[in-house]
Amino acid sequence: MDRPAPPLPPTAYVVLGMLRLGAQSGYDIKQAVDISTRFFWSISEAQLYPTLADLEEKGLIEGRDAPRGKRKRRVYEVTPTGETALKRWLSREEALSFEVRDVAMLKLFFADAVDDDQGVALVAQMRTRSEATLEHLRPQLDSTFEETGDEDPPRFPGIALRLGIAVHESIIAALHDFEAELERRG
Amino acid sequence: MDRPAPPLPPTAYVVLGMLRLGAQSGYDIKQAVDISTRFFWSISEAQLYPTLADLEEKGLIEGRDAPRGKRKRRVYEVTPTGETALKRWLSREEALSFEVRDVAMLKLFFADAVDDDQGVALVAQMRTRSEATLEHLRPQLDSTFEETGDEDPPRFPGIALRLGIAVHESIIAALHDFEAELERRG
DNA sequence: CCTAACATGTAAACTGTTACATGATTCC
DNA sequence: GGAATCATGTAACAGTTTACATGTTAGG
Repeated sequence: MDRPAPPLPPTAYVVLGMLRLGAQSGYDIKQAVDISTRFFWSISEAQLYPTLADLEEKGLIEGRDAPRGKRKRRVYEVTPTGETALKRWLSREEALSFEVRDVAMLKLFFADAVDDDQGVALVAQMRTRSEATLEHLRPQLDSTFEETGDEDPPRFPGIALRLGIAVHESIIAALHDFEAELERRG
Repeated sequence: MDRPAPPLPPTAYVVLGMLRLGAQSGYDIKQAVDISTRFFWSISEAQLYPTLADLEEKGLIEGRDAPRGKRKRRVYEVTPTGETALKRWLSREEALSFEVRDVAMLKLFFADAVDDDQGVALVAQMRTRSEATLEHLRPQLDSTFEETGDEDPPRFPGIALRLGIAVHESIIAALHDFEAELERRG
């Protein structure tokens, strides 16, 4: 009587996916997330380590202690069950939730309550923010991303990266227009 | 000894801001949020009504019962204190947090684990999703947005709207390129 | 010697959602 | 008569963050 296993939270698939891409320890996963998926899915340590324990308990990953010197360390591998679970999730037809929480957009939306130059300042701040994001993303276009060895390097992380870059470029362009437009009136 | 009041959560400013733009009841605010700010800041009823109670208790808004027939209803106004709080928030210099939670991007990032045509399907699904969003946003460009009466119509909601449209247009364009690129290889 | 990076974890608190509950009114 | 909309709310839960806690190792 296999009751259908309750679906895992997206965060669990991030862990599974990162291990599959070559990350070994929880620390590795955290590093990888912080330079890549964090722009559309962030994870904190307080989530990560319990998730690893949970996935191991469920048999989707297998861990073993692999200390470096006296520094404790635990490395994991994705089990066949875990591989299947990841693929099933990737293939599953479902609505794909997309949520944004952006305080800057909120302030922009309500900016009629304050002076126009405050609105201009806000737009400028948003532009700077996207420029900073681009400075994180652009250099990664070059980096080889070849954790798996080399035989069949993953291509989709690069696609996700390029999408992120395109979005922030368009944000910058639009904000640039708004700045001009608002200053014309001021 | 006015201890500096603990800062309100962004959701509280949405409520304050929407009332200022002409919403009267909690229900009004919910409607307004669902067609506008929800694309960068959503609110559920379970958050909204307690927030209204909290803001009233703090003196930032003032409510009175205004039933329609036998259907109970409570309307609110922003007090001078509330107005000040909103303006102070809008003018405050601070880091503006920006977070995205997008399951589609996650699947895209890890799509090397499945067949290429699954990746293509995912890209198509994401494109459809942004197209649907545009269908919500574009019509609002025309709508007059004149809740305050007419004397001085708010302009920034329109700017926020145009930014959202620009972003989704660029997403669609980028995804379109990826589809072509992936099919060339398949 | 000291700082940054490596490495893992827990407890408490907080935020936010889902599902539920209730009832009136309008429009077809 | 029934569905959609108007209108307000609560309880339980899920997910996430912050702050704390601890110790090692490499490099300047």
